[in-house]
Amino acid sequence: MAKVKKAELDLSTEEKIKEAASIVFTKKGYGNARTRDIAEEAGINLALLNYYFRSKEKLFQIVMAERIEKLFGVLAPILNDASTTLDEKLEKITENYVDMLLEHPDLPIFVLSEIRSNPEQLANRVQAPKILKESAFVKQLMERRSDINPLHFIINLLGMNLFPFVAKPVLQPILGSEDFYRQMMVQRKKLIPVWMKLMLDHG
Amino acid sequence: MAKVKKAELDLSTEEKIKEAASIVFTKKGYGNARTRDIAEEAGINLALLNYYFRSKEKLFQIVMAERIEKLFGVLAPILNDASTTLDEKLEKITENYVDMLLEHPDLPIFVLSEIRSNPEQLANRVQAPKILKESAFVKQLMERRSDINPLHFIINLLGMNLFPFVAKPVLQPILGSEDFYRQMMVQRKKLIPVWMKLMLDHG
DNA sequence: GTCTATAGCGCGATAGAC
DNA sequence: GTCTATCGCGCTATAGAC
Repeated sequence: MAKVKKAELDLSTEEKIKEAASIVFTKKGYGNARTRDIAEEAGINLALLNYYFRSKEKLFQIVMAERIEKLFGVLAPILNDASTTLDEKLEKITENYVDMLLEHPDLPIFVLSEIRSNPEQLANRVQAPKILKESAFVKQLMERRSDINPLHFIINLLGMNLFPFVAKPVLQPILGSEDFYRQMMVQRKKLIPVWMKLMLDHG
Repeated sequence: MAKVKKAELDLSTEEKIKEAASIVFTKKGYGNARTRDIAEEAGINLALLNYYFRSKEKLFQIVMAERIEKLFGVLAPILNDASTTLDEKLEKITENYVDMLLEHPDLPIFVLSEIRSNPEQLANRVQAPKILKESAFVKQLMERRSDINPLHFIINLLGMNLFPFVAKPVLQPILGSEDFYRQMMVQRKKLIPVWMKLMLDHG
């Protein structure tokens, strides 16, 4: 149930390398990451990295696909669930994001900045527009407020959830302690759905 | 008044290099940027870069300070202006940000991701908490709604403004054309202040 | 499969002519 | 000030022993 401290201990070598690569790439970005760092983090030799994966680039592709899935994969199931209300969806998305991002704060900025410098990463995954338009979420949204552009609403929802983590490097020093930062993010779990409902029910 | 197409043409060599460095660093990040790229962009030789600036690192520090100022410098004067109302401040901040970011879309993600991998960049600039707390903006905010945490409000305001640009690499392909993306950002100039006022007047 | 040793090359930086 | 040419390091990737 709860994760073990360092779960890598009894993983296969290949898994250990992927885990390590995920950590190092996410922290430093592709350009600043060194394959030596990854090997060290994985507790193996540099040569093994090239034995299992052909190159730094190829290893990165694999890690990147997983990170994109972790960041955005959570959305589709919730948006398409016809059995929950719109309000419940807002609460669920927010709770999932805040909890996940408190554990992986630099996931969003990693994914977004790497996609920027290498946009092809995303190319295959763009069935998004259709899926989105036909989702239960957008249907419920249009039903409640046909005059609201669903795209603006989704941008705002994602912004509310992701931005405080994207901006953590600048917010954290302003807020002071790590603890206070966490405390504010936890508060937002309740506040974000309230704010989003405001946009639905007024204006 | 309006900027010239390529204003670098009659700049000093030092200025040309700074301009070029700003472009290349902002586009690729420190790790992926090559001093050779910068020299080429500036139309000069690689050796000249090291003649004017001691190193890639030093050149980066200078560029970074300018970029941080461009991204956040616009805030302080507006927040501290006691002669404008709270609503006017919201409108002014939004208009300034959207206009500026439409011209420099990858400024936020550059600044935020570079600060993450090198937090000392920011260290000297953290007189922010005090300035913020004593600003006309926060005073007006507390006067209107003493039960709202100003920090959450500011996070939301910045999120509304900056996030769509931070997420441009993923939003743009979803939205389709560059033109449609721009069109939505222009719409937000009017919408963001409305949404922010909602949070003030309800909930 | 895992290691040591090293090839091969791109990078930042510099020497030195003009 | 500006150039060409080159040094030397650190990186990715590979050869080859075990």
